[in-house]
Amino acid sequence: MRRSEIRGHLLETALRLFNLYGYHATGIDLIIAEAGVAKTTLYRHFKTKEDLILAALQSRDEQSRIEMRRFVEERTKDPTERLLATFDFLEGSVRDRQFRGCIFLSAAGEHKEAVDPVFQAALMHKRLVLAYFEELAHAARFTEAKRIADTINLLHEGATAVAQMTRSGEPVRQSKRMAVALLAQELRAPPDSSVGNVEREPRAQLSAT
Amino acid sequence: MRRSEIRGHLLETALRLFNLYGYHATGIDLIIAEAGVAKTTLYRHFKTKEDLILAALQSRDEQSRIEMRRFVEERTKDPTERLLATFDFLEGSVRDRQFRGCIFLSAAGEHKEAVDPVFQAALMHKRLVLAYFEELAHAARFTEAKRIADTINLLHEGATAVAQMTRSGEPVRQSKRMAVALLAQELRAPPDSSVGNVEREPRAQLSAT
DNA sequence: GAAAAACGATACAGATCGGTATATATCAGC
DNA sequence: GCTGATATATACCGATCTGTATCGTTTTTC
Repeated sequence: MRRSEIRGHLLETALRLFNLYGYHATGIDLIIAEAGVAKTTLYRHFKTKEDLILAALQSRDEQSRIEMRRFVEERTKDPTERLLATFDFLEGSVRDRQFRGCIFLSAAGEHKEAVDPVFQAALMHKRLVLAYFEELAHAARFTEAKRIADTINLLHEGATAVAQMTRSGEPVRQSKRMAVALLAQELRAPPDSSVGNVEREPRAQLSAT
Repeated sequence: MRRSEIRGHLLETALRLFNLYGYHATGIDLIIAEAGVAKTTLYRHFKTKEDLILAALQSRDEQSRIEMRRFVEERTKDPTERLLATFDFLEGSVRDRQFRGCIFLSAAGEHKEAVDPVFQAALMHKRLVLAYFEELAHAARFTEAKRIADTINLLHEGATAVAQMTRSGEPVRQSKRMAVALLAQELRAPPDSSVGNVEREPRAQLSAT
């Protein structure tokens, strides 16, 4: 292996192990053994284990968002369809044999204090993904792009969490169906369409206290 | 403290610390220090740390499901409204200053192998909660109670995951609004209502590939 | 091709981990 | 009130943790 590749190889190895065993349970010794690298080498590239975690998360953050963008953009040009295509991308991740839940949510789950740099890094990833949803919702000309994005995000997170336990792609497909219904509903009756409109068919009696 | 209370006190202390710092990061020494108990005492009640974790999860599982049932049943007698009331119960948990995400999902996130007893315990909790949703959906006479329950569950999990990062109750309220819309839709147009019906208003053009 | 930098291997430091051993004190039940 | 069970306090075990130090070797760079 060329020396210029060592850093990236360490990040890949660390990410694989963090995903499989978690952050605290994955020791430095295991990482260097799996990477086939000396301990001094690892500590030349990363000052501490936390630094390694942060670099790994940042690397995966960029990589996964780039992959999602590419996947979605190759699938269709229609922004609304692109919002739905994000679920297909997610399903690909979830169906991976190595899927063990969202590594960012897990990272936040092992570093729970809001000021912890690892928590912050995970939070940043979630914000950037949400921003992408909002960008798509905006391009799709939804009047409430932020709300649409929040909803898509909620469905993504729900599907990922359920899939972490059930180890199945089905939750993702189900949340996509919900997204389909939601977006269809929004296209049919945008939230500002009642301005100057007659009353629509009354909703079923359900209090939303 | 009476000796008969020690075990319960240890479980409470352990749960509080697991929730705040995670399972691996919470050491035995911290637990006994916070509980004000000798190490030998802890190990008289629990064979290993894993045993303590399992007992803590099982305790919280029963307690939280009992609390949810009571909360929901005191709120309303209508089963559909009860499905919605589960979100209000969830919002109470999430708005707690000590909320750090679902302790069962976190437990699964730190014990990822499907055969790990801790993972199994977390999975069991999720199944039991889902079964309760299904029970409510069944009582509400939804024709596809299982699907309704899955959907409610998806919304719960999504709201919890998002709230773990944003530390806000808003995701729960948003997912409740989605649940309201969903259940209203199901009441208005149950999935088998098209049998012998004329075509309904065509859906907006959205492929659900 | 020489100097500088990065590598591997190993040993080790100091702290912390889960868990045990021992000896003494306290409580509960008959 | 005696007895057995359970508590406390403390010391300790071996393993493992993150991180460093040493040193000989390889690779990059000028």
